[in-house]
Amino acid sequence: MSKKEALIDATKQLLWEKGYEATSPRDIQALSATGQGSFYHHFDGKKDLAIAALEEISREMLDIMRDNLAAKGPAQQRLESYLCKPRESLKGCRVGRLANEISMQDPQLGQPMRAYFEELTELLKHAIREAQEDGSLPAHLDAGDLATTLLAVVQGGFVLSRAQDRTDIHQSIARSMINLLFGGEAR
Amino acid sequence: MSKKEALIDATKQLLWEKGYEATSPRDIQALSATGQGSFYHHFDGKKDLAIAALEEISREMLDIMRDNLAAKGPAQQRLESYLCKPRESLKGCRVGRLANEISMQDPQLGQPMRAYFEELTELLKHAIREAQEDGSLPAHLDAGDLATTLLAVVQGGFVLSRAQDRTDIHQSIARSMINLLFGGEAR
DNA sequence: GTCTATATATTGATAGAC
DNA sequence: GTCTATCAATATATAGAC
Repeated sequence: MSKKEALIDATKQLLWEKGYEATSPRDIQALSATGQGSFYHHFDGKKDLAIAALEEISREMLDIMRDNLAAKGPAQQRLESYLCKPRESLKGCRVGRLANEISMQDPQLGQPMRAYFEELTELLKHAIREAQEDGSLPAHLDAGDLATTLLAVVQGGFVLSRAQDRTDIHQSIARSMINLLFGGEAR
Repeated sequence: MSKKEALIDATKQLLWEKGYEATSPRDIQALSATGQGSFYHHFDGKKDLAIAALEEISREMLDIMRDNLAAKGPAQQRLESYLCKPRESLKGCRVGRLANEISMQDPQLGQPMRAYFEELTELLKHAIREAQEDGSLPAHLDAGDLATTLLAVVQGGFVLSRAQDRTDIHQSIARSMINLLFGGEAR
């Protein structure tokens, strides 16, 4: 693995563990076993490296999400699987975790984040429309609103997990949402 | 206003605007027009002051939430009002905004945050149970799970608002959730 | 209680050798 | 491309006068 890759890998890890502000160039160099030279040879500075790292994170996550949400099989099952996906709740979402530190504060750093959530919303919206077409979801629901809501409920689950130091939040949420979406009075 | 109060007020503001890591003692002193002396006379340091500020924030927010959720009137209306409450979405939740910076990292700082979400969950749970008793919500839903879900959807709304730089997220979410909870096929 | 001056460690970046 | 040495600015805290 090249030093450049090592720097990006270490940054990906530290952005997840500590966030942007709390991660220093020296932290990154220590974790990746590189010197100042490699750092500033390959990147303009901390921000530039963070952008590269966040872009990789976003790509990796979207690949996983696409595999799930755009797979074959019943749309209802894919949506339930999205809600029930195993998550490292206490560590937070690798992307959303950074929303309060960056985003609007810095348009460049915010761009990969915006792109991630926009594409994820689209994936969810398509699956929702499929579920409406095959009758497993009511047609009167707005697919865009519902996609945003599913995303929000998962992101909020990360926030609450960390805020309350609880590992069961996402399970509660998944049960509740699946019940509201697919469960009838009968269930 | 005493210097001590001024310090806490400034900290409350900066924690909301910039978060914990990005707020320095000097920032706080500048905003509150105080010197080093006042800062370290009244507080042990940055963390101690942040705890005091977060406790005040939590109290203020809970007072507002109690006024809404534990008010008289139909429970359904109170729950809808919680979802539709005007929010400064782009600034993030004054409490939840800090979940990724502190919480488990520091038990002391995390305590006011944990307390905030625990009490808010209870308030929501009670309102949900009332709605189930008067028939406006189905009895088969788990009130605890649903309370967590409502909280999560609002917290996630803040995350997405900032991540995508959009002001309409909470409205989409509120429409969607109210539809799922109270709207029948007819609506 | 409040202020100014000072101290130490860390941050983010640069310089220059190899 | 990579390393070590160094730097200016800032973060956080202490000292001591008033």
